Amino acid sequence: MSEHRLVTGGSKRSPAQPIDTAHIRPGGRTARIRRAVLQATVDELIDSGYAGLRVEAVAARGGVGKATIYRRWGGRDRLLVDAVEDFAIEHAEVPDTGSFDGDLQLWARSIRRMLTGPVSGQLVRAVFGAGSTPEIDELRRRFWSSRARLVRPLVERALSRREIPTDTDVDEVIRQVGAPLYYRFLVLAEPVSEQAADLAAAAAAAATRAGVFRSTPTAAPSSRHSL
Amino acid sequence: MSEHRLVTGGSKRSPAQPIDTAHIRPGGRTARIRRAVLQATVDELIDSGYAGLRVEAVAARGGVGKATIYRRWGGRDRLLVDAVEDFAIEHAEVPDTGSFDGDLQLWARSIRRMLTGPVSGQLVRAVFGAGSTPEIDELRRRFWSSRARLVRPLVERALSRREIPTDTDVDEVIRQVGAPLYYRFLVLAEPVSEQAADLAAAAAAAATRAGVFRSTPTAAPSSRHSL
Amino acid sequence: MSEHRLVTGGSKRSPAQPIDTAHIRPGGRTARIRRAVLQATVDELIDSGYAGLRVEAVAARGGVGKATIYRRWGGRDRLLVDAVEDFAIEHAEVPDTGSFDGDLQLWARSIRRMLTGPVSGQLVRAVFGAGSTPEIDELRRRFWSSRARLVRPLVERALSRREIPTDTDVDEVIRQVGAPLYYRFLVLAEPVSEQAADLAAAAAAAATRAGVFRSTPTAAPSSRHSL
Amino acid sequence: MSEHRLVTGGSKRSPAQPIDTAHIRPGGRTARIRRAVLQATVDELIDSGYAGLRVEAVAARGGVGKATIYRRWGGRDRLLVDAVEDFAIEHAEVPDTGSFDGDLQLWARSIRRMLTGPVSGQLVRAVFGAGSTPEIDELRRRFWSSRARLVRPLVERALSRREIPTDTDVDEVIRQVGAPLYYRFLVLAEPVSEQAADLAAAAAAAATRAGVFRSTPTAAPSSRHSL
DNA sequence: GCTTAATCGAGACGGTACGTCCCGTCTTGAC
DNA sequence: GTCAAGACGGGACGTACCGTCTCGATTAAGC
Repeated sequence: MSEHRLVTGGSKRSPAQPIDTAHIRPGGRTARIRRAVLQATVDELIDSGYAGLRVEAVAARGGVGKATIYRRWGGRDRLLVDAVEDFAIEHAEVPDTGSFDGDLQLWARSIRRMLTGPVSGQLVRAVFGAGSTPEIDELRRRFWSSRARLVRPLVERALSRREIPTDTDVDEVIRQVGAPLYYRFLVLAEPVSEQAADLAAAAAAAATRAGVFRSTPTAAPSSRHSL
Repeated sequence: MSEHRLVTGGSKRSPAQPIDTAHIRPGGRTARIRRAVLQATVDELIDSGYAGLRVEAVAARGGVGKATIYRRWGGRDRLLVDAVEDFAIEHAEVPDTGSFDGDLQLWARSIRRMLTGPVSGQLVRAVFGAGSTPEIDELRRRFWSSRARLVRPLVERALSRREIPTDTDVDEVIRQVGAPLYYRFLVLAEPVSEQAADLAAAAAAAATRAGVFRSTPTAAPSSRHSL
Repeated sequence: MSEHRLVTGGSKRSPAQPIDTAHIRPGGRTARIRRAVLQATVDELIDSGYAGLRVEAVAARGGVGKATIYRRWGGRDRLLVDAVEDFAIEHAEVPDTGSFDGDLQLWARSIRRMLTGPVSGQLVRAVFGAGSTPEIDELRRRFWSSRARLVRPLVERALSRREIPTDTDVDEVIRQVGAPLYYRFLVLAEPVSEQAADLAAAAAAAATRAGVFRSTPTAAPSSRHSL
Repeated sequence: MSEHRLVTGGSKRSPAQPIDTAHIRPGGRTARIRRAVLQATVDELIDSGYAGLRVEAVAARGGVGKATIYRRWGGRDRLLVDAVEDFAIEHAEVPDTGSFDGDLQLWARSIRRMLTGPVSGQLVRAVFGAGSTPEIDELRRRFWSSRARLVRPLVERALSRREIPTDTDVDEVIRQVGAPLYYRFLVLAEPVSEQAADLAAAAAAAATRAGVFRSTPTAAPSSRHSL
């Protein structure tokens, strides 16, 4: 039977020093182990999915003792966090087609590629299906803001080209592109087609042009019609 | 929220008995146990959260044998989904304000209430954080389509009032309203404010009016600008 | 995995009226059900062994509701008791060769046949491996004394033929024949060969002739040598 | 019981570790856990009897995880057998009175003490009522042969003293002493009195002297009379 | 290069929850 | 009114992993 393990709060160890390895033992072993374990984590995610991810399996695949993982990461969640963050760092593509709509569309398609990719899809599910620890939530916010930072120039170019209202809330536009795609993936459990990506981009563009995301609170257009 | 009717889902429990409903004992016991267990599930979720939900605890709280739960639901995931489906059906409110924008806005706010409610928030997280079994995915789709069925009239009224393009894809509009809210809740791990709900409604309305969700494939307006 | 069920004390029903079926319901159904269930019990014992005997399987095999068995026998142990007693009634053969040694030998061989027979072996194991309820112990005594009653004439003939000491304790001789065979079967878990049977008979005969089983307490021959 | 030496088995635990003893941690933990669990098993047997013995209770009483018991013993039956073997070895007393009859009598009485003791009686019932797995049967044989090894010198001394026929089958004599006592205990469910023990010893001695257990097949005395 | 303490792999451990199995009771509808 | 069919509450089972711990064997820091 499937997943009967749950995300347990965390461990009793001191919080999260997996990052700075400098002042303890600068030897290359530390780094080598880190790489091996993170790679093993990703591989295991692909093979077994999030629900089937076992610390023991990661340890075995990484040629590492189980205790080492608990010593360095402190638990399954923190390991996942680190693996995903590590993975996501280099997998973002920011388009620049010259037009707002074109950029949004390409960006939406790149999100779609991430969700449908075998590796990254599992990773996404891992991160966003992992319950709601404060720690995990923090990771989620960090994950999003690091990606938002990448795309923001895309919207800012449109602003400077006067394609969209001057006081558009940049982040809100970005959110609007990803939302329907993640929604399809996580909530609807429907395949995320390229049409869906294009639609998401088009809807975001239309709403932006309509001024829905203007940050000045005065006269939000949608309010005209509301109660 | 001045004057408008709210259609509540009610407890007409017809969809989706988890087991073959044909040759089941018509006696009240079946139904009584079902109610007790689903209620116990919800109560346990509130007390212990998703990660702390134990089948045995649900059984005890429901005054039911553990085996009964496994016999009727087949596992934790299916139980959760059923509990949530049951819960959501009774808590769905479909607005009817007379205007498309107003209806969308109220609908968005009702979604927001569900996500931020202490009970229903846990429930939602439970369902959409439960991994990706084909079976669970099927239940997610059912969950969504049962809710979509409730809201569809809302969009159809707008169609008949000629507020939106005739060939608008109704389901796509519905999706567009929920997407940013679930996205905020599950992916961004940010609070889902009322402004966010209003924004989601406004964006969906704007995109709909712009014809983004017209089902006829000819000349999707957003494509004019794309690559 | 083997037998994780244990002999539980019994049930809360009134004690053991499975035997006399006369004054309750003389109708043929009662008797027919009794036969069917007892036969099913024996058959199940053969197929599944004592440890694998399930009331449910007996009920199914006997074409009877599980509740019927609990109503009439009150539990697994009492059912077994009844089945074995029923079975053992006709399966005893008392030899008469004319000589004490020959009679003992044949009797020992008949015991051996019972222990090695597929049906009766399982039954024996069922009865003597069933723990130590007062009820079961009572059955054991009854089982033994009913068989002892059958063989006693054998020894008495030897007495009247003056083959063995006049004051020989008849039951003790009988015990002495069966003991090594049951011992081999239950305790040593070794095959009970025909030689073993002959040996048991010979040893009992020798000890009897030596006067070991004389009931007069004076001058037990073996005590001459003891401390 | 005037003057004679008793050789007690001691706790030299060498025979029959349930798992491969070669590459085991030499640290005291293994042994400590083994002791704790076996002791807990015995204690639980005394408190709850064989039928009430729960693996979980043993684990709790031994301060040990349930899984540890399953890992090391593989199940309740094997645990029981090991506990009994362990117990019996330390409680075996091999007499040496100088005479064959006296030795047999003391040995029989020591068996009787084991069967009637509150602890050991439960243990014996546990082992010989545990069904008939090949594995359990193997352990029964081992149990017997380890005890037989202890007593064999007793018979051999009688041989060297020319008290009994030269070609006597030593093991058969040993069997003959225990058989009536176990028989009374397990099969007849009658109290095992001291007289019964003396009788068993006397019968075995008489049969041995009569040459019944001579291993040379020629002219077994009992066969003179047989068919 | 040699020592010495940190760190590692291996994996057994105490513990918790799992999902299964079967007991003996209870309910229901058919005969 | 009694039966078969079988769902039910209960509770032990044996398994699976968790995160901790102990053990020698390795390794790298500091001499």
